[in-house]
Amino acid sequence: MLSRKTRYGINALVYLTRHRDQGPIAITRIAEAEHIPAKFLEAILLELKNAGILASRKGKGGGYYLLRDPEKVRLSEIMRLFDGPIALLPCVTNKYYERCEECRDEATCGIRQVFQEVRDQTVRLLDQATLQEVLDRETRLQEESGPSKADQA
Amino acid sequence: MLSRKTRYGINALVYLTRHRDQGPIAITRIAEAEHIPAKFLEAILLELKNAGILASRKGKGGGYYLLRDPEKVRLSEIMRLFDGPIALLPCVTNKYYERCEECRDEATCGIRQVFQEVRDQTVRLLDQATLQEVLDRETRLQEESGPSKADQA
DNA sequence: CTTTTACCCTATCTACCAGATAGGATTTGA
DNA sequence: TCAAATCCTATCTGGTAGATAGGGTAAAAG
Repeated sequence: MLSRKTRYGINALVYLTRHRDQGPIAITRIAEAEHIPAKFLEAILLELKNAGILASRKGKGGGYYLLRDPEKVRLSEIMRLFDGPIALLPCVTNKYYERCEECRDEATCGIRQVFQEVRDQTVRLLDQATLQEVLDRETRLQEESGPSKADQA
Repeated sequence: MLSRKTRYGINALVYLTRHRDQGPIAITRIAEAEHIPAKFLEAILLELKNAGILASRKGKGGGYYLLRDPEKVRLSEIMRLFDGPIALLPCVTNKYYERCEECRDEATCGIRQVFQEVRDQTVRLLDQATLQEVLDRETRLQEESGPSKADQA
């Protein structure tokens, strides 16, 4: 399972993407809109800023805004930032590789091969999932489900 | 990441599958062969027994052995047993479903859709991965890498 | 029927960390 | 100068992963 931190982080980023024509957005506004404890969110946004994904402005009218192009920010990156490796075994990660102590021969480990495939599939999907892509999906989903009420007029 | 418990559990199960023609196998033997703390392994095997996957015999010559057909034991099942849900968000699990508090409208949530796909792919692979399948992979991998030394004679 | 072997079961410990809060320092705009 | 907002460090709390201790119970050997 994703940590709360990652979940909150992703939700906040999508929110910032959705409203990125409105200038800096205050922590409290995001916190209320997305139901996230404000103080906790503060720490999360700070981390995203230090990672070069967000930027901020202090003082009145200040807040956070997206620094990078929303097509360039992938969910895989956010997850790694907060939760570390995406793979389920240390021996199948690319970015955080570590040997399994209990494993004798990596090259012929059937378990490893399975989890290598799981890892590859997962990373592929999470690399495709940029902030922009998530927004686009939202729009598409609304067009599919919304019309039943809205378009009947 | 998988918990140690799950990793140890899977390794022990594969070991038991590999030697399932040898009758009951003692905890200590598995522990030594797979580099697992014996006392910890004890608890793990007990849990696998209570789950109906293993059976045991006490006394001299006793130990654990596979109760179910190795083609019927899937890694997905072991993972759920020890680590709970496989999905990364509570709102995309089938067996442990729970609403995301921060999520407003599940039907149009782009984040959810992404993680639904991740979950489906992962479960598909882990359902295919039975104990027998893991053993078969081992064999195939050995045939691919081993011959360079063994077959050159 | 006693000894040995090995599983069964509960309790406990330690370290760590996720999730969250407190409170003040600093910057900015009106 | 005041108010709004981020910045930053410290701290708390509960839960839990990983592991160990130790005695209870069943089975087999002789």
